[in-house]
Amino acid sequence: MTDTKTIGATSPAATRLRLRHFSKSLPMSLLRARESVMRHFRKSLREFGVTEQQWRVLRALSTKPQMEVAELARATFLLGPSLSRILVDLDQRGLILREPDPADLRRWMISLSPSGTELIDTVTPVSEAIYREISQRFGEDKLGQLQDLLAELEEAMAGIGNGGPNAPVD
Amino acid sequence: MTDTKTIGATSPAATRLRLRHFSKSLPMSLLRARESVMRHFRKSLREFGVTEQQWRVLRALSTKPQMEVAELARATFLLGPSLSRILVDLDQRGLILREPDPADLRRWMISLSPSGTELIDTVTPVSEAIYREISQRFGEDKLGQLQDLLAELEEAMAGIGNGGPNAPVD
DNA sequence: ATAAGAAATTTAACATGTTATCTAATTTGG
DNA sequence: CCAAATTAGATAACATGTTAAATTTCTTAT
Repeated sequence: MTDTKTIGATSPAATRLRLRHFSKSLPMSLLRARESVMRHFRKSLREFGVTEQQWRVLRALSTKPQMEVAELARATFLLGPSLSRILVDLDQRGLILREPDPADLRRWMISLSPSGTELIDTVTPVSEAIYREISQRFGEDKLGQLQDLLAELEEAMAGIGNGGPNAPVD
Repeated sequence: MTDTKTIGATSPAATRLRLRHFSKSLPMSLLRARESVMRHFRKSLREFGVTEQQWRVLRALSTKPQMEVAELARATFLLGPSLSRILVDLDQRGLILREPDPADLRRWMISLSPSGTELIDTVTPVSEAIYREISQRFGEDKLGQLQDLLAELEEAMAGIGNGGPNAPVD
């Protein structure tokens, strides 16, 4: 009932007008778009007992016989500490193998274990189906355009500051 | 020296070929693009003692005299628990005010405090400058295209499953 | 009016993001 | 050959993401 409109005048209108429309900022748009897509994947991954990040690791490993930790970090876009924890977990669950590199004892060679491979084979078809539906609903052409723009954006951003934590992947 | 080619045949080549090129998956592209942009903002935000998410909250608050928590969650795309913690922190630092809604004691009305407004006024010009440089380097036209595609993607995704945690914001 | 149900927010618990620091192993310069 | 600088990876510490459960308050049907 009581109209509270007269209070809350702490920040002047001038300040507000300077602000770009919030939900239209680029980082927010990217975040929301990603979430709208990931929501569909996360649900199915959860049923298989893997998180999004764990799946990224397993999937990256499925493209090569074995990888170093640093290589894996670049490929999955995970930071060292996150990856380190994830590798411990995946190792304990028997989904990966960690062998020391005899040439350099600081390095580990990571590879999929048989059961890790089995998991990949089980989950992949489901993931692909989801991806196909997304691609179909959004449109293959638009998807291509979007991918191109995102790559160009990344490239443009790389030029501004320095390299950053995770260097270009491909 | 023993040729290990015969082992490790758990996952046939067929499995590997089924996998889409990893770094080209849509979620990864979106994640990397966002990171490439956020890297520049995070650095400057840090100097002002606010995290990316805290800044999202303050910035959202700067667009209205006061907001409810749920409204703020939608606007900032933060989940309840994260927002709840952030509000406690911002309150303790005196950057926001929390007044109970007399009409419904479950609700809080959140607003910027004077010092919160002051912080906004200090940081905003810096943020805007960064945004301008990004926009200029990437190209205004491409930025517009990208924003459009991202919005369309979100819309398309909303149609697949259910609503999800954070409903459409605008 | 009152108990069951719904709603807004918080708390809890665990995983990841992020930065800084640490350890162990390797490389390099003298 | 040895000490300093580098490098790969792991740990630490704190903030957020994510889901589930708890709390408090409101709403509604009886």
